[in-house]
Amino acid sequence: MPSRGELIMERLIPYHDGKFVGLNYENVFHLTIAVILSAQSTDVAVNKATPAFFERFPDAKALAEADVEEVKEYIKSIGLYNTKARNIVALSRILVEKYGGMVPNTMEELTALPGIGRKTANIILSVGFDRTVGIAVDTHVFRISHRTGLSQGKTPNAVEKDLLREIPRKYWKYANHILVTHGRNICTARKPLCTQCPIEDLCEKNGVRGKD
DNA sequence: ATCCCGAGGG
DNA sequence: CCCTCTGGAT
Repeated sequence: MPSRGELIMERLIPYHDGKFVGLNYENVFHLTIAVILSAQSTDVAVNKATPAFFERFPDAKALAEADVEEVKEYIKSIGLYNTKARNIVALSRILVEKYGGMVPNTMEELTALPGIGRKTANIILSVGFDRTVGIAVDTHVFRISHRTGLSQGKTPNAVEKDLLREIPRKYWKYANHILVTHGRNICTARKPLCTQCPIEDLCEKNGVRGKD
């Protein structure tokens, strides 16, 4: 008998666009920067800023030598730009000094870097290195997990722990983007389109919508 | 006013 | 656990 998590995955897969992230990137370093920039922002906003940004700062070496104030200019249109600019430059310096300009590929090394928490590390490992060790829990995954009763965890970490139990491992690599896509298109934070929802019968908050 | 593919600090 | 950082979209 398929688990609830598996049912949800199977129902949503037909709506999946085949990608693992909506962010545009051409290598692991760009992916890393793009994911950092995407915090509390939309992928559309990030994709709009990254072309000019990566032209000016193509790699870790360029960013390690960059002036933080100049970096800010390129990401001003994205939220939280002060912290992000500082973190990106600090992170790039560490990559150059400690990793030869490359992005490390373990959870421990990644989360030790400035600006990279577990969510960002999960994406980098899974999408950038094909080393899926968890499921990235962002605002969409968090919200949908609660609404569907997959988890009642109060923190992203607690929710991830539940998801790893509820969702079979073969879906892990796709899980984040499948849920994000559903969260953006149907199960939105405000006024979710429940009548168009392919998993409405599996949802615990059928119809009525409060906070989550 | 509220939310967006969060992280870090208190 | 809570708060703050932030512009842009809705």
